[in-house]
Amino acid sequence: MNETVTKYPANFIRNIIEQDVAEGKNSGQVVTRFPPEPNGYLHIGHAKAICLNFGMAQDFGGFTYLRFDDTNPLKENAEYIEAIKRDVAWLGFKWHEVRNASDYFEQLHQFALQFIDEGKAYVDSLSAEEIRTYRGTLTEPGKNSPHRNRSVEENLDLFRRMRAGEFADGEHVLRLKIDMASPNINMRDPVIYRILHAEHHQTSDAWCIYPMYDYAHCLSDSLEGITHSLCDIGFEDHRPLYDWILDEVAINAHPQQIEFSRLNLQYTVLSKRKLKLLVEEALVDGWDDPRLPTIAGLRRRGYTPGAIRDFCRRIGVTKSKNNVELAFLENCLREDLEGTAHRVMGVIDPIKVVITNYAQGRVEDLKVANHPKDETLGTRSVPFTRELYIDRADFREEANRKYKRLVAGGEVRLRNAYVIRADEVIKDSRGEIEEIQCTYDPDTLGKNPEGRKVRGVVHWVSATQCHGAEIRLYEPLFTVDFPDASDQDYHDLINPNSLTIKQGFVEQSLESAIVGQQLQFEREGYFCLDSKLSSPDKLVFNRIVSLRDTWAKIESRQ
RNA sequence: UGGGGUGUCGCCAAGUGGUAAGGCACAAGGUUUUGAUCCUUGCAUGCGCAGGUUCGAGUCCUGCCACCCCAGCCA
Repeated sequence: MNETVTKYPANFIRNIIEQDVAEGKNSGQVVTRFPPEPNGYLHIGHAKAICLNFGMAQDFGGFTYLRFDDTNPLKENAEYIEAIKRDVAWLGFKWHEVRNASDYFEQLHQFALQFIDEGKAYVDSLSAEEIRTYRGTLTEPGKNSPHRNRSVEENLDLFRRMRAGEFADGEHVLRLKIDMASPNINMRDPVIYRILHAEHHQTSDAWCIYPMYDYAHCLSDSLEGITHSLCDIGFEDHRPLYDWILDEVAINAHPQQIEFSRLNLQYTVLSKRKLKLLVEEALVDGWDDPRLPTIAGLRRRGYTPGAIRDFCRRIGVTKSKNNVELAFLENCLREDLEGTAHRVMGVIDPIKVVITNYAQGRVEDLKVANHPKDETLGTRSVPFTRELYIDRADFREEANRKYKRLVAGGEVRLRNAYVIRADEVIKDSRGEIEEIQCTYDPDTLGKNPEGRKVRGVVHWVSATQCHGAEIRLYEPLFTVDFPDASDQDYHDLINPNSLTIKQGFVEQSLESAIVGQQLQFEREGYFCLDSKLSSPDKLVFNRIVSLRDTWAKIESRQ
């Protein structure tokens, strides 16, 4: 076989870059940037952009800048910068350098002067409302501002005074002189500088005029020698402006802007604004709530960087709108964890089992494999005692043949241990099962009983040699697959069962569990210690994702 | 109704004129001390619709239709 089969689809951006490199464009160099605005936390939608930008540069031997698009001091905050750096690094990417759009304020200002000088920019003194009116509508052309033909001298003077702080916010703006009748609204004399008497987290009070995105972004790209400027499809009709600015200004590098569609993922929201609201309204436990699609939330939930990267590459890169199923993400996670996560046992909804023919006080240390297929992951010791816990769902007083667990009078295999038989069920006054009395077959450790077949396997934990643990089970934060597409207020779409807290028991070895380690609780799912809530005194586990559950599917059909 | 986009299996997505990849999901079977994993098999006579060009069209042409984005001194 000479064809390379990968699980990753080809994508049009890679094709473009590949061709550019082959043709020796930009001397065969590939330089990209990831340009977040420090006004919120990164989410999995950003992860897609991060993987693309860093991934392309990596694959073609180039590099990537992490650039903070900090042109609006009113909305930005230095705290977000640290969080963003942490998230990008955690995802496994190394930036060439950190840059800020604010690093270029001086140069951007020089370019503005040049635009004015050449009669391509003017100071407008219309109010924001007037500018909106003059801009026209989607179907009607705009009108020229009465200030459009101010002399170069007057513009220069006004702009100098804007910068000097002689005017209040909103009194004047600097606009590019393009075409008020353009069918593309972005070309109708876009504002490129506004007055903002605001402290900037990087430049402090050095400036009271700030450049707008459309102006700062293309020039920053060019100044950094970016070859391919990959962005959200929402900027598609900004591209003519991006190109106009770089064509008009005396600058040699003209990066190519290429747009791709943003990720939409089922049962969550991927807009910074809505995520911020969820956090601010305390509907979740901060930006790193395990139910959130933020990188910080996914990390705390237990997702691995590798699984997220795999997901981002597998979903592909196109310009078409997409609605990615949650199952797809979960599959990437399970696939990653299957081979690496150590297996342990934990009982989430405990019910007591007493082995009546097992001596009181006896403790057997069972040697148990940490992984069913990978011996190199080693073994551990699990104590077996007279009193145990199994999960409530693993016992029924009566059941049909399809139920392969413990049934009154029947047998079941205790995972990694003996076969037991349920002899008697003891209930409390309300009829709730209090304990199940069983007998074990001492001749079934590591081998099947003779003459009969035991069909089920059930996980367990010693009731006397274990740790209590809080176990947090998660469901999607929203009840509908695409809350953004709903007419209803998203507050009404929040899933009341998104978090369920259980008090269970985990095997003794988990006292040495560490934050950041993913474990499989056999037959239950993948879990990890909660980095925020767990402590040596009180173990708190998050369920990252459940195991695939064919039985639940069969059962729900009946 | 101006401009810019997008339409290939339930979802994602290859395909760049030569006779519809792959993944997820789903279904059926096998292995199994996790109803997990793993393995096998099935799953688009059709690519928004209608015409046309061609020996041949998802790919080219024409005309429709549907959906998305744009009127911040936000990014």
